[in-house]
Amino acid sequence: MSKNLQAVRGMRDILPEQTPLWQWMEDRARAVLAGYGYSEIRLPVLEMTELFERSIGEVTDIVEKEMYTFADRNGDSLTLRPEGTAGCVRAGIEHGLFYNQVQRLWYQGPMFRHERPQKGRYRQFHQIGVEAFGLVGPDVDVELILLTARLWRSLGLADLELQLNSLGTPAERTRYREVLVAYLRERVDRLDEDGRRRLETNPLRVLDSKNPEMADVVAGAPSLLDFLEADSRAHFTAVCDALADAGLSYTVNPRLVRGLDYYARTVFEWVTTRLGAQGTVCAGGRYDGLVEQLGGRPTPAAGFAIGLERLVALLEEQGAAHGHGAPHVYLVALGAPAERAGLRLAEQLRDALPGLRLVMNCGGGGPKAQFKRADRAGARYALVLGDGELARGTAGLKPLRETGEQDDVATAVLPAVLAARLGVPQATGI
RNA sequence: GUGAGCGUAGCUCAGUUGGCAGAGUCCCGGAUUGUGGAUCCGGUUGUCGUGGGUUCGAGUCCCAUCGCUCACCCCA
Repeated sequence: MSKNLQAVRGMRDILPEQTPLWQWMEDRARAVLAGYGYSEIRLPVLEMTELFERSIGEVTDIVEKEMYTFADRNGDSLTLRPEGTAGCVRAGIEHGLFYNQVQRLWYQGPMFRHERPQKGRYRQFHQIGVEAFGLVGPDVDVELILLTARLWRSLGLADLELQLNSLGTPAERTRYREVLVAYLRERVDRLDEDGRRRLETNPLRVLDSKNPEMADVVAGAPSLLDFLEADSRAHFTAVCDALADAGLSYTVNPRLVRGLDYYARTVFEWVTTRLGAQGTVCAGGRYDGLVEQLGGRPTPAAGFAIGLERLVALLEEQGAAHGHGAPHVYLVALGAPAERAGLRLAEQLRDALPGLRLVMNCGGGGPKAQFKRADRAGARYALVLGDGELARGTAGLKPLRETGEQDDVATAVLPAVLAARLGVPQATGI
């Protein structure tokens, strides 16, 4: 119970009990991504601080107060990545991946933000990020959304709600912002404290207020969608139509605003009500200006990120359970000679049966203790080696998960017997 | 950064107006000397988050502090 050593605040251990569910989820995601032709890219966790200042936006909460930033030994200012898009764009520019090319990329890994931890929000958290570069049209926006929908289906998640909005181009948004700010200033006496602060810092967020007393002000505010010009409007309509064609239901949420400055036009979120206050499981959108903003050639782009802790929490909440693959065989070795012979036999069996999961008893102990361990390990069979078996050149094979007697099996035919009983293939060749 | 709730065994938790630190579970052993699960019997495990105060006496009351959780905020 000593408090001397414990994990840093907001950083969690994922324990062996939980890793099967994570691995299953990651496997499903990999399969879906492969099905759409996306390739994995592996990126550093550490980047130059300037990268995030220039991409996420200098006046965002993330950059202003949530980054893990420190001086390297040579004086460079480095930052643990708070999100993945910036690093992905940096890598693409650096390696010429965007030069007249279409790139469909994904990555996975830890992100770091110094926020107050709560349910679904940690200081180290994990994302799967997916980015598509070089495609201007609404078709790729739709592809990304269909990809996420397929992943939810693959994971057995049914009740996520898709919310959709268009932020327009930066120019359209600027014009809207001016009108919105004027509207809000006229009603500043009806704004709460947060609303007044946001009026200065991020006026679009005023519309996101949860305060019911501001509901009428919010409801009467001009809508960003009315400020889209023909191109943006056509883009958004095309996205909506294609989603309808695909049979995906969605809600247009005019108040949906991203926290990162680089988004433009299509933005979307997958939301659940089952995870408390942090209900956004996946969010993304189009960010056509970012590559150029970071020094690359103008390159249209769109992408999204999935919060894996939240996804796992949702899977757990819906009762998804995944155990580790229990051992096929637990080798019970009684006495020093049997322990030595058992180690050799275990290696021979692993050679002969590549898919075999065999746990060798370690730490000695009597038969009672060893069988107890075999049972607790979840093994299907106990393989028993003692003086009698050694003398006969056999091993005892006892089923632990079904009724049946212990068989005395000659070690020479043990691989074939195990292969048949367990349904695992024998090694070929050699 | 703001607010609320909670810190007792590895885990889940009781603990009375202040009076010997508890249960279940887990683990170990035995009943059954080379055979697991079910049952029965026995056993190990504590800086009661930490520091101070009040008191003859504090897990319990007071103050401070640290941690965790949830919510605000923000966001995946």
